[in-house]
Amino acid sequence: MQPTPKTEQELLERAQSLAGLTLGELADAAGMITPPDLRRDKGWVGQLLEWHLGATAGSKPVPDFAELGIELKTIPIGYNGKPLETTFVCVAPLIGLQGVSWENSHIRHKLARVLWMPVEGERDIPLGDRHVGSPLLWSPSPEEEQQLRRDWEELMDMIVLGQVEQITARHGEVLQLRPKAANGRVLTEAYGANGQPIKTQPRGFYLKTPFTASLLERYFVI
DNA sequence: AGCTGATCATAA
DNA sequence: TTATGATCAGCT
Repeated sequence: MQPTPKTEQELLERAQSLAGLTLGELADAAGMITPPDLRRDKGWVGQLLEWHLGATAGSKPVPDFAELGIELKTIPIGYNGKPLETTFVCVAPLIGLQGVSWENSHIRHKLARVLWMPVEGERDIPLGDRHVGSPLLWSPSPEEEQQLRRDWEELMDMIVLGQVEQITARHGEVLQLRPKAANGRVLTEAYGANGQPIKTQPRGFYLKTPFTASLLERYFVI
């Protein structure tokens, strides 16, 4: 792995130096084998970029660049320049919710400062030929944070009321709740409709594509 | 064609 | 089991 950047500026410069390179070139430099596709290696692009940028966290529950408080997100971009996929943020807490507020929530801290790395994501481009784009170091604007907070509060209200199984991906304007697990048989504890414990599939918070599209656009327009 | 619900790999 | 990294793929 590359040395860990000591400053935000150093990290951004390192990220900018990757722009225009292909995943195949980056894999060679890292001594990694480029998989034929991402079906069995969904996190491969993210891990490749972590290596090049010197991210430290691994699978620990701290930011990728803990000392800088920065989270790294790769985002697949289509021919139209817009994100092809929603962006996973973090697992949603389903129990132990006393005292949890937007201000002290895991998701707010995760999104406080994010280094977005756009990567060509169309499936008809061979994985090794896909190019890395220009990075964006982002923090939510006041408007973006209000949107996120509203959605988060709506979803968390339903979870607290034992309605987690009534939540669909259509809830929320910019933030959605969807399954996040190895498969449908994985269960975790949550509140039932009468306050009793139930077992349900783990859920994660995801940013909807129009939201990430607009934050990327906001950057390129400035 | 886009979206929602489901899924894959790996580490601690 | 929970966290990390996300994309797949069937349905509308």
